[in-house]
Amino acid sequence: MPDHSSSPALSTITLPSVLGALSDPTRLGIVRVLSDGNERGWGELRAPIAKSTLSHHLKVLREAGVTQTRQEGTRCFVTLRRESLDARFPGLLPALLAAAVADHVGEHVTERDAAK
Amino acid sequence: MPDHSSSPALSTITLPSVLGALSDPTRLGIVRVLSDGNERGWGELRAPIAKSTLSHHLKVLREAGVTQTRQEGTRCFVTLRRESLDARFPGLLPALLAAAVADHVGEHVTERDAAK
DNA sequence: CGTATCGTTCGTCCGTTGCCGAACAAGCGG
DNA sequence: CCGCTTGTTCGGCAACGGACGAACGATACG
Repeated sequence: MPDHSSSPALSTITLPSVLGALSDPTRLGIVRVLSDGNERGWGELRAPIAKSTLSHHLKVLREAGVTQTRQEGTRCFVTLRRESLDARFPGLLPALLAAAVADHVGEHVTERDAAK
Repeated sequence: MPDHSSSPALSTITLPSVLGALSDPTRLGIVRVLSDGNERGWGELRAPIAKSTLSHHLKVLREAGVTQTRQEGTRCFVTLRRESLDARFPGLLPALLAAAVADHVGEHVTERDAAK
């Protein structure tokens, strides 16, 4: 399971790429789920899309520096890079997250248990 | 010069459309120029693109509810809808603007005088 | 070992978007 | 009334991006 180390350094994170990553509803939804700071397993993420597509979205987020991925055996765990993002673009992530919640964007992405 | 009244109502402004509008460097640059709250004439905006393209960008911003356009005779004037945006998505615009400035995004859009 | 599981990669399809030049519509000025 | 200026619209092109299924590599497990 190659290529998981492509989390860019703080200084190489750019606004266009971050904005591009967060401009997609599904990816915004993923970030919403991760927004409490806790780690999530790949398989815990639920979205009505093919797994190859989900993998693609996770890759975009990772390469934009929005998330970080840790690998353990054959499965991997995703984390939001809150501090890094906030250091680079103060206030952006919280505002974006709040706006997403207020506007019901990304609600189609949930966790496995789906406590509803 | 038809169709200038398409500034959407506050409640119809959606995050995806706003984010989509602001995900383009040129449009972000336009918003940067307008960010002081002052009105600008169409012709005052300078960007290295064809005027039809500029018109297109202005239309996207207007329809997303990011800007407002006033028409006077044969020319029109553009304003940022700061209050509306901030009412709908608190903190989003300032954070986005600050991030754009910090990351030198949209600097290819300037004003006519180009006081440099 | 053989097989199941997990996540990535590949190739393809198709709708969207940025960009342009040309044509057009509308007010202004001689 | 004619032409100039101003901004919009149209048609077309090329690039991008999301979506999918299939195939693959890697690890876990019986």
